[in-house]
Amino acid sequence: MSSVKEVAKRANVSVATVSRVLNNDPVVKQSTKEKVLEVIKEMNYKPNLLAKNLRKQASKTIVMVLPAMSNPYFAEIARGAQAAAYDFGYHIIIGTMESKRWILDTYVNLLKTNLAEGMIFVSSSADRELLQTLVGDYPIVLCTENYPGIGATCVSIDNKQAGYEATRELLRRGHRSIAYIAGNRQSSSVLGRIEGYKEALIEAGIEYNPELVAGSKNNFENVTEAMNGILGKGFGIDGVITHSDLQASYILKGIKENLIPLEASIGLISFDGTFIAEITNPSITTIVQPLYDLGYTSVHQLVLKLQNDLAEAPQGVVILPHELVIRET
Amino acid sequence: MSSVKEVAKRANVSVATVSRVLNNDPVVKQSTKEKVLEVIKEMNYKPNLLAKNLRKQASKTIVMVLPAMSNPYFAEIARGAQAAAYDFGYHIIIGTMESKRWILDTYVNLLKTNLAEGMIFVSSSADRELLQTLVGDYPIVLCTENYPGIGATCVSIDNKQAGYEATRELLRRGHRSIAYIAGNRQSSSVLGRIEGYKEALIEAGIEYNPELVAGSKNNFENVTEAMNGILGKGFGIDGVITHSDLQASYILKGIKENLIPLEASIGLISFDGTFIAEITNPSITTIVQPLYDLGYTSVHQLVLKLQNDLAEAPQGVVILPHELVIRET
DNA sequence: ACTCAAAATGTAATCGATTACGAAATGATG
DNA sequence: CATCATTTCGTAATCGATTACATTTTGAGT
Repeated sequence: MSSVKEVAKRANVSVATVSRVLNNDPVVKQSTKEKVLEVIKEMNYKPNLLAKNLRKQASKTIVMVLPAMSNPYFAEIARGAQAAAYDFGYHIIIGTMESKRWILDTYVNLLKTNLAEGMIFVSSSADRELLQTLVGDYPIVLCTENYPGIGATCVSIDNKQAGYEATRELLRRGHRSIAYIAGNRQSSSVLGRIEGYKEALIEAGIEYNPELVAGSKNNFENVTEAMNGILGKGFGIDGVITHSDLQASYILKGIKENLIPLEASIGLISFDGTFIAEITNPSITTIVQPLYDLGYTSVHQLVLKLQNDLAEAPQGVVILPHELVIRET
Repeated sequence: MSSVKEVAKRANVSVATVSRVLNNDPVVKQSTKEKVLEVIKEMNYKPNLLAKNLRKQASKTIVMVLPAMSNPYFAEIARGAQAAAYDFGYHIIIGTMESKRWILDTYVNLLKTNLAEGMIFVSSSADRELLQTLVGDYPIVLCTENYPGIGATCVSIDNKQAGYEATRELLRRGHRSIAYIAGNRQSSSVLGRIEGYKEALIEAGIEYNPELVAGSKNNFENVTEAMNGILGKGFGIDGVITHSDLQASYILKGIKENLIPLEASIGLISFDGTFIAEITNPSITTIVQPLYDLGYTSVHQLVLKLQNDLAEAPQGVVILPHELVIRET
């Protein structure tokens, strides 16, 4: 219930002075500043940010949209994002889509109703069309995807290179017929990795066979289905690359439960580098992405945009390093 | 930039009428309502919620604080919470503590500065003292913990019963010397489960030995240390119960890597029922908690409190059912 | 056509902070 | 002590919506 007005009265100053103290405006005399601060403490006064936000036309809030939280991959990105938001003095609302496209609108409305100042889309949470309509009006950052020229800052790893390295590793071990379980959507990360996969194969003198590539969601049934779809074509698969740790763990599970006719000793490399790859048996060789940093950097880039309210902010691409970590598969 | 004032001008009505249309107040004549709606669509007008929130003294926002997001356990609770927030028309800010006590204050400040209307603490994210100071001033819900008489609604499973059932299952299989890797803090859920463990032992004529119980965080090093601490006492452990799936997965990992001197065939039961228990090899027998529902119900309870602004809202305890799911361990 | 209650709309205050602008206090200087 | 530049502070407008209250319009009834 307490307000600047009451603080002002109790401190025998005007509301303006109280406000100045709150925003430590250097023009207020030291003695009155102390007096006001004392009253503030006495009354246990906290400014009403609803009022402040209205007057300043800024909520100091940003939004990050993730496809889902159940995948530790996204959880780790979210962790980095939260840390950055805190560091830069912003509130962050982290929302998940859970495969329901229309939920996106509720988050976009946070921008349109002035509750949020900027937005980060992680992975393929937003399609190109939506992005196009937003990019002109609001500061937008894409995390883990890279759509050049779309007018949003993109923060990701070099997916093509990563796909190349994963494939090279399997080739180095002598695998020749490598299946690729890709992501569910035709996002830039999915396509980029496949590009790298293709390049490594060709470089090794192996023909790229699209029949060995199948998209899949992050659930057991889907992965099993996709894998068996490829196996059913009879190309004698001896290696597998998956778009995520989770998919790889489901492949191992499928093998163990005799739902996927492969040996557990097959060459298997996944992307992400979450703890999942460490707790499976066998543990999984992965391309480790700097997930925390991806989240952190995305927020940082967004904050930069918000602060240079001019379109001065870098609209470009930020590429973070990845790393191939060899484990048991 | 558009505001009610501009809409009013374009529609030849007053701001009051526009506002009434926005809140579909039935007193406005159908024809003017349509006219206003048309102008709104034309101008692509969206109300500024910063202004609305200030005037209404309500942000329609709640906060949920989790210890961390990296554990799928919490991610699933968060998922349920988000769904409920959406269903009941609230915004939700989900924050994690990441073991840093002081971060809590930033979330509590959302309440104190009117940015949020109520708060949910999951697991042991808030200590009793903090809760005491908040419960009088704000609507609070505790999720997965149960502190009777604290003035907050508590939503959880029956931890004592669950601990009892887990222990009974191992006893049924003939295990007699059962170690208990508990949670890190002395929270009600941790203590409740140990109560059940104790009760089942006594019922089976086995003396409760506190030396077989050790707390541990959710990381590999800590779990290994705790487990080996117990094993070092030479009680011939033949069964283990852990507070979380993650801990259990780390025990399996420790065994596999020969860091924990136990057989993989040991009796092992954990709590939670996340997908982790399904992707390990062997898969883990767990007490499955209704995580999504715990999150959903917590938000629902909070919303009830917010709507009955009287202290009419049920201050009690909501107990959700758990289930023992037998897998390979 | 007149009355008057009901229906529809408008005027202006309000939420609680920030801030442009102007006024007052201060104090150094001649 | 008068002057005037600096400091310091206060008044009132403002952000954009909601809403109490006042006012006008409408239309049924006579």
